[in-house]
Amino acid sequence: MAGYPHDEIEPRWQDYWREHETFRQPGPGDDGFDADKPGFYALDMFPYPSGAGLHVGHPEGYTATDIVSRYKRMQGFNVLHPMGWDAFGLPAEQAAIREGIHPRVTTERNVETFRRQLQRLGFSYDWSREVDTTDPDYVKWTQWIFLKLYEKGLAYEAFAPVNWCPELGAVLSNEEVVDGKSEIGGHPVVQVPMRQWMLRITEYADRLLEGLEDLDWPESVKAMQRNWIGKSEGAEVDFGVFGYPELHIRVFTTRPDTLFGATYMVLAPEHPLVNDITTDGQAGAVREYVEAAARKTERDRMEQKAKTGVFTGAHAVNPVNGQKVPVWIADYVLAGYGTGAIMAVPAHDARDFEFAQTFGLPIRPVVRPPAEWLAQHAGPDVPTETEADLLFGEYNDAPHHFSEVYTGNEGLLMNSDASGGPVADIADQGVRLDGLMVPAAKADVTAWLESNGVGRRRVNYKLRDWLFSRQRYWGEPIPIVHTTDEDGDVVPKPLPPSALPLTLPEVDEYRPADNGESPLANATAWIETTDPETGRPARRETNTMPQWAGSCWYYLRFLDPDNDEAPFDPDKERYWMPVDLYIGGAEHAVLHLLYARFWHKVLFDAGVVSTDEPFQKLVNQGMILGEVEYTAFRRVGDDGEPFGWVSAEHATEADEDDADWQDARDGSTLVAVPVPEDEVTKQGDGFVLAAHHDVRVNSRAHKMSKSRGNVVNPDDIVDAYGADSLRLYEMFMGPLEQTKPWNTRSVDGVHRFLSRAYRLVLDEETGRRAATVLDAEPTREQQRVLHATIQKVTDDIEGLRFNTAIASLMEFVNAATKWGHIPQPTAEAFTLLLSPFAPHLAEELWRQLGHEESLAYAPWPEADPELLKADTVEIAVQVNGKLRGTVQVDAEADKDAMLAAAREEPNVARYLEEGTVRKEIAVPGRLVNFVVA
RNA sequence: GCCCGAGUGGCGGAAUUGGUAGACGCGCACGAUUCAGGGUCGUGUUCCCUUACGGGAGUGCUGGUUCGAUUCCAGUCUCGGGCACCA
Repeated sequence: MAGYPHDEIEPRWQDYWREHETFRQPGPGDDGFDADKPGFYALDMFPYPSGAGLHVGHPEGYTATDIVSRYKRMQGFNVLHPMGWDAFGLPAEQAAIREGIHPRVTTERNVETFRRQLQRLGFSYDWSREVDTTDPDYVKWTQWIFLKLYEKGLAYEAFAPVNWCPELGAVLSNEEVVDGKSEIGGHPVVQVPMRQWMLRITEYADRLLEGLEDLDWPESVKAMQRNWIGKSEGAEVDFGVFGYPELHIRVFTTRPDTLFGATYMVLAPEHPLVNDITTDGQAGAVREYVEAAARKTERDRMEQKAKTGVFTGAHAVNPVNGQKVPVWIADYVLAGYGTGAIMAVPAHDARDFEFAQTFGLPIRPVVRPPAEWLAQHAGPDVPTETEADLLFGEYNDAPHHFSEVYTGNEGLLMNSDASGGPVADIADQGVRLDGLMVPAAKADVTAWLESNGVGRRRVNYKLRDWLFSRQRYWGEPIPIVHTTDEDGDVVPKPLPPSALPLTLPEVDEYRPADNGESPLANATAWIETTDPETGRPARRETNTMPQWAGSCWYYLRFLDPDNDEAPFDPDKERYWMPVDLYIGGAEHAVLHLLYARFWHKVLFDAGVVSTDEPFQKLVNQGMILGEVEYTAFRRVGDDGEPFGWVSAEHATEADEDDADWQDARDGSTLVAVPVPEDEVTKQGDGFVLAAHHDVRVNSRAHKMSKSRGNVVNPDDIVDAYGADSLRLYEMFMGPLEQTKPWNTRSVDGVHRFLSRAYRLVLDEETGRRAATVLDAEPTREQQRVLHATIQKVTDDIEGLRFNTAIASLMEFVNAATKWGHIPQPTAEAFTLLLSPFAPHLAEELWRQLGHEESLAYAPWPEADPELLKADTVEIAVQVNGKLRGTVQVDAEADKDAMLAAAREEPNVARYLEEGTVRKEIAVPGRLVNFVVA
């Protein structure tokens, strides 16, 4: 690529930065640390070094933090800007199983590639802080934190059903299972009970929820975390079991106010009471249903549309009114949530309603819906013009005639009065809710339940404890041994900190044992050990930690990566934390960020860190899609050859990965064919074939993927255009957070801009300062343009609006090119403004402008408000809100002067003559509007 | 179904507090330089009418508030993302 010699400039400055350790950033206690400067911590989500190498998505977020880091340094901050590797993980282990290569070898090779690729992009990382989660010096402290968790009772062993994937030979976390299949590879997953380590994240549910409030995070991420934690407030209610005075069925409900509407109960098929209460007559049907439910995969359960269930023959007793209600089992009730049992209120819950309809169970409304709701949801059988009372009567008698059941909170309670006397089995008076609003009824009935010992206020969470062990080799060993106590019982015992790190043994076989146990189970010599404290024989834990472990605290290790006395020095932690800016992909919105917050709060409680939350500001960079593709559809003949065209609106996807298409009208098979851009033309909302205007084509950018063949390799872009062009293009594409399609032609555009900037300052032939750079004072106009640029670029970097910052740099170059020359001080200021975005080129310009030192710590230019002012401004003149002309006025002109100037404008005058001016509006510096009638 | 986010030229996008819609870039057209191609430079480029001056329409759609709405309000459609029998 012609333009300017980026291939010569860029490696030269990368060498300079490395040789001069330009970006080495000392912290408190280190040589050369300047304690007078404020600290700024700019963090990237560190990558998993995959074998595929860097893709163009990585440099997007990395460039953003790099721009901010370089800018902050020039603003006089100490900037912590590190990079490292999240290097444990499944792909390296699978390669080991396939090819017998040690995962460490694969990992090191991949890290080499990633490091080389990142270094070519000119990021200002302090590489002396590089961390690798698989490094024993790092693992040591990951294990140390695990011991802290264990000490505080937050790590425990349990037999838990796990997602066992025979194909991968691994147990997967719930998050790694999608639709009953493994997220990686899409292999089937079955449930098997296995001994596991769990972390008690549920104990921190409330704090994880509340902590979100003050964070400067995208609302969507906060919403996802709240949703994941899934806090719901309600009550636990104990129902008696008819004929079994010693048993009760405990349910969780968020609507205790509707207790009088409970007309049946449902237990999950796995509920422990199922066998105890099922009557002989129903035993066969129940057993059959329970077995069928057990055989169903998660996927089957999700895919089934209709509600299924079976009657147990037993009845429960509603504690508020002593009413007998039938007890069913059904798989729409989840064993793992709440108590695994529900009271069903079909009149006010859509799921219960559907079930009641299917099995003919009674429906008893207990909340009177608002009149407006009744009118809106009256079904075809109900005349909507009926008065509210009649409509309500209809709802009361036949709720199924309405389009849905009333689940809202706005209604008034009814049919809920047991105040006439004591309720069966309960000595106290009954409760009366009639006429109350829903929230008041909730409070009253909960108080009644509590005072009668049959229920209590209760908060429930969707969040479950964190399954923290994996049956894999390539992970941190869990620093626990199983030994015997005085009584000869097998007990887990933590290793003393002095025994850390516990490193992985060398093994011959990376495949897990057939029973699903970790490959470590085969490393007999490693497993058999002694309790370092008592000397008794002990066996090591064979499970390893999940990949999330290392990424839960890496941002803390960056503070002090070489410390072998502690995970990090507390002074350093207090200076740098919390992270001021954290940028990464939205795919980590929940898990990584929730797990890291959890660990951080545990460390905070342990006095290890000084802040309650680790990441003050979070930004998700948007995904970069492949280039836009145009697709047309053809029929397929009997001979398999495509023929004819089918307009895109008739094509529907026959499966999920848009490989197969069919005609929505007759179901015939279609084939999607790519169409070059110059064979389509815009028509209406979409595109059509240029040759056949009645054939619409799809136009869409797709996610980059190997199979689609639309992956852009950053190395190729750097080869052709240089790192500065890649950085600039990725920032210029659009807002950082937005998903946007790649377009290689546009890289030309930013490359041309950099070439123009080069020629503005340097002589193309010699690469030295150009003769047009003058040792002269800038003119007032030149000052105005420069300072407007300073102002804009500064504001935009602060707001992470890099696309518009670059646009204003382009405007500056356009203006300066027209001047025909540029004063030295103006060229210098521009160079500094450019430097966070295109650091290599900027360093070169700076050097040629006569500076010996790197510009990395040169002070950032400041906009002078005085110089921003223009002498005259152009204002718009409207008549009745329509633009009729523009006039130049003095920048300080008052309203009268503006109005006077506006009336002079000939075209405006023409319109003013057509009627009487009723009103005159003048906004200083902006516009004038005459209202004429 | 529920919760977020977004709809602006041929394309990516801009308009930060309600004040000249389309900055900047891509693409395209014309011109200059050049043997030619490429590169570079210049001019133009929302659509329609007009030689021009100028006029009309226009920010997914339908209404509303306002002197004035891409921006605020109500409703609606489409697309993207997340969650999904969580009682």
